[in-house]
Amino acid sequence: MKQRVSALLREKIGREVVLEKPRDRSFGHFATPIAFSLAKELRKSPMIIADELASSFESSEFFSKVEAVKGYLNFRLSEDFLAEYASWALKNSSEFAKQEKNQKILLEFVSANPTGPLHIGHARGAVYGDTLYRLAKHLGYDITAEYYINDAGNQIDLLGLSIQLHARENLLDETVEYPESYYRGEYLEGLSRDAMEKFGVEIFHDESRQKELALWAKDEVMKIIVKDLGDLNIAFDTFVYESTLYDDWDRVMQKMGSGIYKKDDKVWIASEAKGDEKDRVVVREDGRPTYLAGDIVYHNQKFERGYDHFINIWGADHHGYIPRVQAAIEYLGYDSKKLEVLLSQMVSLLKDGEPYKMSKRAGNVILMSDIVEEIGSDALRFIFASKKSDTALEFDLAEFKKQDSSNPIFYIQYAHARIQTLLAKSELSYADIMDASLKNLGENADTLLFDALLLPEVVEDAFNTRQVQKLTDYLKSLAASLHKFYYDVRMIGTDDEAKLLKLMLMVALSIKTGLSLMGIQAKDKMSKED
RNA sequence: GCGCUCGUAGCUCAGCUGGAUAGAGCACUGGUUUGCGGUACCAGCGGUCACACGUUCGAAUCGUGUCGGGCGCACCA
Repeated sequence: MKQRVSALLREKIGREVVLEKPRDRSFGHFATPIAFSLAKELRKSPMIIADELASSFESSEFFSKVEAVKGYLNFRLSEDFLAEYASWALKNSSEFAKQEKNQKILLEFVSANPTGPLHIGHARGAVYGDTLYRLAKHLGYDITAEYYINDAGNQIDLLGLSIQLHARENLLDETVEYPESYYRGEYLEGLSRDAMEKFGVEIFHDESRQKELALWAKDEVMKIIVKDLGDLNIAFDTFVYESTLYDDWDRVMQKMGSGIYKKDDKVWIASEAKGDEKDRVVVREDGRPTYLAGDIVYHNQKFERGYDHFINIWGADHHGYIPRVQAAIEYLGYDSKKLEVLLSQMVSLLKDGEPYKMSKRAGNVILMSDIVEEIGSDALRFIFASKKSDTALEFDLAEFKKQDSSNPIFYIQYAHARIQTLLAKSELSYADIMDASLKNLGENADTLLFDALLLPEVVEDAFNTRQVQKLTDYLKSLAASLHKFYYDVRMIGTDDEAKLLKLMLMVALSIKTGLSLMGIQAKDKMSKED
């Protein structure tokens, strides 16, 4: 809808105009302050310009009213247009809010090390990424969700060592000494037992078999991670293993040409010249590549695979890392602007106003799976999607366990369930309802209809700005409009029953579609457990 | 110290390509609905948009500076 209004204005005025939704609905559906910016160029008062523009729209069947108020230009869409649009959407419900964008995108997210289960910080990036993925798919982008598995480097050795130590202490009752850093947590219990069964106890004492143990364990850990993500309705299209990339290192190094040089028996990348703080080591004296080397090969591989755009979601603590990767991309001969890095900030949890306790059992982190168990996947997804991802977030679990309007996911689901109840209660058939006209419903119904039809705009806006909270905000406000309408208007048994239920169908479609874009299934009934 | 980022109601947060009286939820106070579902709705309370200066017809929004919080500043991943 908005696109059409914008297009009309562009045609008429000859430039891109700012379109907004007035807070006060009596001003119409859309409004623009364009006359203010034109005032200076045209040397005329904004009021006069707005008046002239308004009268030039008089003949359009698209609008029922275009008026100039204090320099603003306000548009009211015609009833015919809204009614037709809604009828189309209901008949083609799977197409609603969809588009056909022609762009190939690679979205990399989560990419947590395969050394332990996901914690709450990972969950935020995971939800953010998956929501963007769903939005992009709906908009018709050719998008691939990818997980980069860091299965090379120190952390893998540390995983092997951690299992050995855990097993010796807990399975074999030995006294062991832990190094400064090692992995801990309940998952080691299962890994130790399985390892004992598979390899026998000798492997826990043999330092030379640490690697073997670790390589087996990281696959086991990945199974846990994939399952945890599955519980959040998150799935990946592709997995890339860091360990498989290094064969390509020599070729990639050559490809970077002058971006790479040797000094002090090490290999460096001249990233400072490309905006980084300083040059970075990519191969150490002993010939082992650094983490950055892996990322360079990986990004080269990404670009060689041929995408139009790349999105990475990283933890905010990696923000300093961006310039060096961009530098590498440029030395490789690609446009670093094609790589977009989105940051996902810290999360801190409260429970009934108190800081959520990290459990020793979990290894002093808050496990994602614990939170999912506590409040459910839907609530967790909703919380993380509803806040800007790049600012720190603090939230209270208690709020999401309540069964009333203070819990936004309950509130929205309840709106959807209410509509389903109405439909079940009505004697009218689906065909009767679909045949009804959505016209002459009155002011309140028109407003609700308009709100329900805004979903396509919201979906596109949320994806383009990478701000998925626009979708959750929209659903909250649509649910609020529905609840208010439900309170004000009796529908069953009235003359307008068919019309009103058609309106309800439209609202339900928007809610259901919106929720599904967040990986949440709309409910037809509220059950006490949820 | 340098870089990034944030500072909006008692709390958690929207709003930030400059635009109509600064919004939501929670909390608090009062009212309406007892049924189409456990509910939900309405109203009130509450703000020097951290502070200062600047740009502009117009600044929460842009710029500069100050203060305060977070994160980062590895040949770790």
